[in-house]
Amino acid sequence: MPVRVLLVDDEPLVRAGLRAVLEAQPDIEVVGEAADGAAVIPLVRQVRPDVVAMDVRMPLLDGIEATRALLRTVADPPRILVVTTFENDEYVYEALRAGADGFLLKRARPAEIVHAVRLIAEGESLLFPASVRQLAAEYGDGGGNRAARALLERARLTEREGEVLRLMARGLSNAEIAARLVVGTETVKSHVSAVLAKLGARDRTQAVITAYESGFVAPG
Amino acid sequence: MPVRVLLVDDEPLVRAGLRAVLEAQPDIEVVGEAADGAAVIPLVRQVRPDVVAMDVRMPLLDGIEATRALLRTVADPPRILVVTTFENDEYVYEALRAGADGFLLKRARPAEIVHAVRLIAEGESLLFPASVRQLAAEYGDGGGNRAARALLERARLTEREGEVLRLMARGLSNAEIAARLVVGTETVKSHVSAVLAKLGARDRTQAVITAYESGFVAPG
DNA sequence: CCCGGCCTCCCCCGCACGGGGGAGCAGGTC
DNA sequence: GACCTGCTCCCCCGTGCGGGGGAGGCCGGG
Repeated sequence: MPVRVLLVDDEPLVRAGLRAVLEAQPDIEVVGEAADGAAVIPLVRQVRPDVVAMDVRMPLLDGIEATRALLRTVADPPRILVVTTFENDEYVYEALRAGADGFLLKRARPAEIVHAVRLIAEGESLLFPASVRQLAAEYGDGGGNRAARALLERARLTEREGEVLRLMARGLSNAEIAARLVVGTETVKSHVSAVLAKLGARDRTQAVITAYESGFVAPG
Repeated sequence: MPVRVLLVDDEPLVRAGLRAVLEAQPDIEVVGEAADGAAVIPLVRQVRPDVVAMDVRMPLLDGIEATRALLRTVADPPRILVVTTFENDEYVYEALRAGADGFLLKRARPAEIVHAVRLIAEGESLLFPASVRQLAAEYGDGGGNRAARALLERARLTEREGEVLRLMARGLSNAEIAARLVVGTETVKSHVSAVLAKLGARDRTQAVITAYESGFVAPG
């Protein structure tokens, strides 16, 4: 169900950045990384991404050639989001002509990047960065607690249950949570049980792990 | 005690990448970010970083001018690590002449980046990328479980205790851990108790939280 | 109006968890 | 030899945790 993304860029730093930005979203999953265009095709066959975030300028095989090769040789190819540093990069237009579905500037804000991936995954095209900014502006916040809200919605946690999960993820016992929320411990137990059931967790430790893994709470 | 790092780069993606790579280390802390050279000086005064990781090519005020300004106007200035895309960038040598302490290629592997920051923080200089690679080669692995080792050393967890903590952080019960490690449940309980004591955790949930917060295990 | 969701609280019950001991054994160090 | 550390396993014991029920009050929508 989550959007599966493959990152292709020769700079590990850019890959790490994209990964950090995208993995913070519970509905986006980074399923692989490649450092150059040549490695893309076998990797796509293997991990079957929905979206490939591809740099244009790469050694061995650049983004344009990789895009062409991908669309030519892979059945049911993923959608391709071209990533570039420069606003007016003739390479980008080459890539788009080769079949890429949109492009994204590396200096885009995280919320824009996330939005671009989601849109591309949904079949939309992003041919002009202006449209990216415009659409991303709808979100307003920097993506801070969007992940949290998404988890609430996906697991259909109620507000109270989300509150309890957050306190669990800070290491509080049921009694401490009860004191904090000014309710009885039995009430907390009810909420905790509901959280465990909805998250498919066996105990509070597993629930907290899920909270971290989903980005519902973030380390640091 | 941790190395305090300020990130200066016009691309949010690169900042996010550096942050992801550096924050994974328990002894490195990213204390701030700036998008251009003009914002650096007040920020340095405010957050007092040990190291500034600075892009050379930036709008408004580039890395060279920012370096000069920093060394000229700030008392007890931080050490400056210049970050660049290109191997032979005359701007870099300008920056080094301006007083920067070393430079780093953006395409460096995470382990190299981390190592560069540590060395710079210790007062070493990194003037040639070859030396970076050479020194980084000592580490061997890609930086993957270095954070884990650091936690082991800091909390003085034994190897076995670290193994148990890792399994706890995957949601396993004592019995499941015992089965996995092919030992008795009583043995696991001993290790778990030792882990809790050394981490200052009251229960396994708090221990797992510490594991996530310290980077001993990473989400995703 | 009544239904359903949410929050609140209650009961009983079993067990895994964690604390506090102790102990044997291998591997090193002094 | 004595000594320490790490790994292994054992005992007892209290309790916090989680499962399975049930129940009342509140509110908003059909």
